[in-house]
Amino acid sequence: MSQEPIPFNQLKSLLHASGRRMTPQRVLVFNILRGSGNHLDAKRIWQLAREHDRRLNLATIYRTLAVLKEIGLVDQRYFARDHKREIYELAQKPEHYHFTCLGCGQVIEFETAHILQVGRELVEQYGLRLTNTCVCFEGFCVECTDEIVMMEGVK
Amino acid sequence: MSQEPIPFNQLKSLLHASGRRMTPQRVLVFNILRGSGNHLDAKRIWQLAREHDRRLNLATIYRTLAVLKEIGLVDQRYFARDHKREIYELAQKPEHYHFTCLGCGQVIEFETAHILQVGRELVEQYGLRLTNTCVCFEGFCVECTDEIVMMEGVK
DNA sequence: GGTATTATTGCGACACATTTGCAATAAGGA
DNA sequence: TCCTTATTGCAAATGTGTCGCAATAATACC
Repeated sequence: MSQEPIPFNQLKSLLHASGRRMTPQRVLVFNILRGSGNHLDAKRIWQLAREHDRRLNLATIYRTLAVLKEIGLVDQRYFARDHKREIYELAQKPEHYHFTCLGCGQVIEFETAHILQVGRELVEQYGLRLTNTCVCFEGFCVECTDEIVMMEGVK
Repeated sequence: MSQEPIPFNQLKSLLHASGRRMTPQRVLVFNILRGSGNHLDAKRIWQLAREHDRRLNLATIYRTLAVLKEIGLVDQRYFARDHKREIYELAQKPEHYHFTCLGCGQVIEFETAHILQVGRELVEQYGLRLTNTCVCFEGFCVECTDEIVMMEGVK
């Protein structure tokens, strides 16, 4: 029962610390991101949220996500598949990146030190101040690659 | 006068090789990308193109860019500033990446081997087949960083 | 060079994610 | 409990990019 009060209080204190209010809508969206897997877009979050609150408006989802992003609880990404749709996930270390399979659509997370290294180069070699990095990859996962090879064999 | 017939003929042969036609609109868009700097979005290309052909339609720009991308003459990117807008530039080696300054808006190109290295890791360690990579950085350039520091000193 | 075929264009309408203005509502400090 | 004002729901607006279709024009063929 007292398994996860930390993130909840964290949400409350971060909201209040920035002069914002804790609302049922914000709690709901936050909990959806914590519970229902990751990598959700606004509309999907809206669908899930409406199961608890039928009145909840999509605009509120967007505004809530913007707030959660601003207080650092949520990261907003773009996946290779289509860059016009924003994807949200809980902000969590460790730093990781995403690969989207064009065959089955699955998103594979992986870690690498190389991206941070690029950031370091930008700072050290060019004197730039880096505030944000967007990296994503797309291609075919092992299974889908095999499938393609098989189909080509059939031809 | 006969300074640059190569890319022009290249355009023609690549179009014809793929069963497409050479049209004034396509030549115009291609020349704009070759001449008027790089990193243009569709609307900007349209504005520049209309100075030569007032009838030219934005939809034609999009279709032309898709064709140029398909035959490999143009790369389509996303810059950190906003991922909803497609940016186009001539396809050209060497491989390079982009940093957008949030202060002055300038885009700085740079090279690094680390991104290709990540691609190699994906292939070797995870068995993934990589077809596309999107990488972009944002932050503040040297000048804008200095300016911010100065302003904070004033406070 | 003239003609037929069909890729391409211009145009308007559409699609879709995200944003915004505004009046009504509800957090939360006093 | 009341007051202030941040937040919400709603509808309308934005902004890029796409699509269907009839008119046009580039190319292949004679």
